[in-house]
Amino acid sequence: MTDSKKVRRTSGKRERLAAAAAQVLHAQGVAPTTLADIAAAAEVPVGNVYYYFKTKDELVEAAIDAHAQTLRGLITALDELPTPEERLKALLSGWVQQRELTAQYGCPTGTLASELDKRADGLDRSIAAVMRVLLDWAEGQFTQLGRADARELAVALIAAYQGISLLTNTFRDPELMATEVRRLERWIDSLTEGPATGDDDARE
Amino acid sequence: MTDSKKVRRTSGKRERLAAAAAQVLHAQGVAPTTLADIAAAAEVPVGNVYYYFKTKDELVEAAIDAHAQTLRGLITALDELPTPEERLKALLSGWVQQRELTAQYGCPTGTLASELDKRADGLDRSIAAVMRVLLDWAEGQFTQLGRADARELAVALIAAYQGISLLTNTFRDPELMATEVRRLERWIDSLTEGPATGDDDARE
Amino acid sequence: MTDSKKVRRTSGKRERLAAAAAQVLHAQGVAPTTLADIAAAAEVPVGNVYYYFKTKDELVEAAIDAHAQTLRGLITALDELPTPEERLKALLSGWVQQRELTAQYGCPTGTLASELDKRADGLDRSIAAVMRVLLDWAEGQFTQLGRADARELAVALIAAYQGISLLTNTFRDPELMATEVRRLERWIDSLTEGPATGDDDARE
Amino acid sequence: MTDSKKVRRTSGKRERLAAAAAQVLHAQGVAPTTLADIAAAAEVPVGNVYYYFKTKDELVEAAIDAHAQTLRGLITALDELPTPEERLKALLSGWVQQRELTAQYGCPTGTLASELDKRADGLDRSIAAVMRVLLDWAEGQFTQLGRADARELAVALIAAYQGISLLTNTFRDPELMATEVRRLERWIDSLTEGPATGDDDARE
DNA sequence: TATGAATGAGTCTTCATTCAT
DNA sequence: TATGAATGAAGACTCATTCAT
Repeated sequence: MTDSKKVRRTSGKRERLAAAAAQVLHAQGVAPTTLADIAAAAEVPVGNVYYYFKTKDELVEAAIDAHAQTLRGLITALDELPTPEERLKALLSGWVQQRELTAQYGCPTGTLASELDKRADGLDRSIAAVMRVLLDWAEGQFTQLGRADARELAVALIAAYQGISLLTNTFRDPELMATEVRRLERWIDSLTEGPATGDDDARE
Repeated sequence: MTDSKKVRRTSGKRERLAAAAAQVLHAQGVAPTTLADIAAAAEVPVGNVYYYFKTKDELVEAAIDAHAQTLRGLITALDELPTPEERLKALLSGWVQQRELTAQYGCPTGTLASELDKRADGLDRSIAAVMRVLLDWAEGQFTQLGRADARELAVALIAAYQGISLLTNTFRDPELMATEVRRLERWIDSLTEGPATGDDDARE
Repeated sequence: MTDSKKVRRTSGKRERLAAAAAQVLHAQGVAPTTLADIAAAAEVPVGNVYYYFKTKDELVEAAIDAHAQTLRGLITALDELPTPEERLKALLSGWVQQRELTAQYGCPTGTLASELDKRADGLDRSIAAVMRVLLDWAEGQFTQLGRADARELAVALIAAYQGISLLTNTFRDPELMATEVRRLERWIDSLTEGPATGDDDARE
Repeated sequence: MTDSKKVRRTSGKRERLAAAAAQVLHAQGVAPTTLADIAAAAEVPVGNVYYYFKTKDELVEAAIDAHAQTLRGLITALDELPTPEERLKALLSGWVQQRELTAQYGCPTGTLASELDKRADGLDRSIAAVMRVLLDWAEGQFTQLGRADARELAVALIAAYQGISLLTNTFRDPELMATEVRRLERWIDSLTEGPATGDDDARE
């Protein structure tokens, strides 16, 4: 009884739809994606989608949440590592590992942000919140590295990632990501090396 | 005849449509923009649009061309400057000047690329070509600075711009652009200061 | 068994649904009302509705029956009164008392009739039957008043009520009902006053 | 040229649609009528309807306007007659002539009002305005008959019409209209006969 | 060239009804 | 009996594209 109830609850069609939405919206973009596309990907009849989500926008919101969830999982995993350097390096490493997917569809958060930023219906704020989570986490790492300009560095790092994701996608060249990440690794090293010197930025 | 042709040509409706397309597509995105939107912005009757452009995609292409044109103009202007440092700095300065617009709609090339990259109909290649022009030009500057890793640096620079444009847009905060550009200026300075070393990255 | 049956029967979900249907259909109209609306009003899960009513139309039928029931109750109460004049006056008085509700939603029977008359699925006959009950009762009263034209007078009276209900509703003005009812009272008085005089109708 | 332009303008598809809407909405009711129904009745492709009317509600509004137009035409014709008595009698006569149609679908204005009164989107106000035109005209006639209670009489007259239309429709019996109208004629006669007395209402 | 009008395929959304448990 | 979930057939509305003039 309780079991069947649990099963039902865990049947997770809602989750399946959200996951499908996240995947399809990443691959095709928000506007060109039809509800039928998402329903098909989730193997759910179109009409049934509306039992779980009242509008297409709610599904998009769910997809954003799914990305947020993924991000939180990533951050949790990173936080297992002992030092901020290692954590940042692990983040970079993840980017490289995803380079093929990025070459195909770009960064899920970034492309979503790019498209939704043109709207003013709340979805733009939702994706911004996701982006901010990553930004805040990065800032935390730089702070732990003793940098007073942690926010600025975090912005630079995430911007670098978003930008190289875009170029990687635009030129369909995963190696762009690999090369840029190597550069970013050296940059992070440079921040932690020398005693007071640290940042090339601080050199002046 | 040639005269009337010239008159027609200079009636410039085609150009007006392309310019309107460039503007509206930047502001609203490709998919959500209707032909009627563009026609209205250009003050041209909808039916008439098809005399100049056979399909919506052709209009998008024209908008891309318009952006390319703008970019070529920018590059031509930059090339007037005597040194690569100055040219790069002037480029950065332009980015800062546009920060309000960027906060509203993002980088025209970048957002277009982000949206079109999901398609495989040729438009994705067109926008990539525009991006490449900028990249090549930046590479040229770094080469003139004597950098062997000019391509990599160019990619890093343009990625930084695309990324910060995205964040500026996502957070609707023009100051993100200003701060990041200051950082990039210091970075460029650092590349030209030291004797043969040049790159902070190369320091290891 | 009979007991549990009784219990079930007296659980009164069916009645609750019929009552909710009567109320909601009066307030919103038949076509715009969804089964979910009625189920919600009755605090019954949607799926469960179909245990009691095979189709939406059956629920509408039940709502009509509920109105018929109410009408029969009214008539029973009126019939307690000693004279036809008093009974008719009491009927009018009831109309005035309901004028606020009428201003909001019109006469329950009338609006239902108006909407269902456009259909030919039996529901139109059901609501006609309800209307006929009232008409027959009124005819009875006029007959008791010794009027040979009782049917005609009954039709006139009920028509007057239906019409003023419609106007009261259309103009959202309960006072229209009050004024017209006063006029009808005088009219009824005139029917019973002088011997041959009374009504303009009787004049011939 | 001007001719073809005129033809186009007078092609009157908009009018055809409005007329079709008026007819079909009268026959079927607002909610159950689909745009396709109206389009078919007007012999216009469905998609084309939206060139003339942005929403279904606008079409309903147009249908209301069409009824208003008809009403204005009727009033204009009535006003040709020399005396208020004749004008009112002519109005009644028109009702009788339409009794078959009324038996089928009810009064166009009344059924529309009944259905739209349940909504609060402006359409309810539109149909109320139409009803008011008729009411005001009737009031004018009674005023010309020297009645101080002209408004009340007008309300009574129109209510009587709306009510008998409803009953005529409900019982599918055109004779109800004929009989009631005869009664109303006698009533009007009674208002104008006697010296100052006239009305049964005024008798008290 | 210019333009209002026409067309139809496609998309979101609703809802009565059914089903599995 | 009870109920959450499922289903599919509409229906309103949009829009790129075409047509007639």
